[in-house]
Amino acid sequence: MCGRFSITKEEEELEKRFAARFYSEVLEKRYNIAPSQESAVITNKEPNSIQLFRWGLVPFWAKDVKIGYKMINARSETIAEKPAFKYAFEKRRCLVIADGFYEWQKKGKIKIPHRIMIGDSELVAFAGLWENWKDEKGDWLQSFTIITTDAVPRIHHLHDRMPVILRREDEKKWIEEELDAEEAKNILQRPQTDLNFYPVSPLVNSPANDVAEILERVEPPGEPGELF
DNA sequence: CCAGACGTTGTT
DNA sequence: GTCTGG
DNA sequence: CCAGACGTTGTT
DNA sequence: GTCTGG
Repeated sequence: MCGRFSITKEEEELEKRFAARFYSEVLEKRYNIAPSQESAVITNKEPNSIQLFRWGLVPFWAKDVKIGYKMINARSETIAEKPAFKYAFEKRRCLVIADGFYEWQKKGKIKIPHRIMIGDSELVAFAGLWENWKDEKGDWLQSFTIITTDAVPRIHHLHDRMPVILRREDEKKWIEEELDAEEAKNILQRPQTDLNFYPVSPLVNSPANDVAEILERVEPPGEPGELF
């Protein structure tokens, strides 16, 4: 799955990489982006701007914003049928900008966090969906979810799910208005798979630790000299 | 028909 | 809003 | 995802 | 154990 990720590049780099602009919004470097926080997306409605939406999709029919806590990921296999994602899959797709994400490998009782990325933390786009939601006061909230798929063999020992990292040539297509469901599914079935990873400090566990230090490689606990 | 859910992950 | 369960 | 709270009454 | 907040 994907429950934490990063964007450790400057705004200008994002703008160049995705040929889109930040308008009113400002994004600081982020090492530890957690659900319910805002992060950078590019939507099918505004493919030339980079906007900040809340992570955790709140369906337009929701009565409570809290439902978003449960909607941080959407399974690519069932996305077209699930009531919470069906509409967004047809009408509201987006690119979720990232340059790495974190997975926790369970080993017995302990959980070892790892950083996973393409190349040396290249900027990439996760396949995402977004929604508009109006609260009881009439204020609008825009939110997104990250689509997941089976983990590639290379990282399967860490976790059996991972975000769909779009092939670069699929990014534009994913947010085209005319894209039909069949082709959208095809895109989800051919993600980037050349992932690199390394263990990082448990500092990443707490979202309060949004610091560059968590990018550093550490020796995983229990190694070397592992006896069991 | 109405009521209630609407999600993912992993249970080492 | 739409689907599932009762 | 992980961390941290998880309750009520009544109000110094 | 389960929910909320970050």
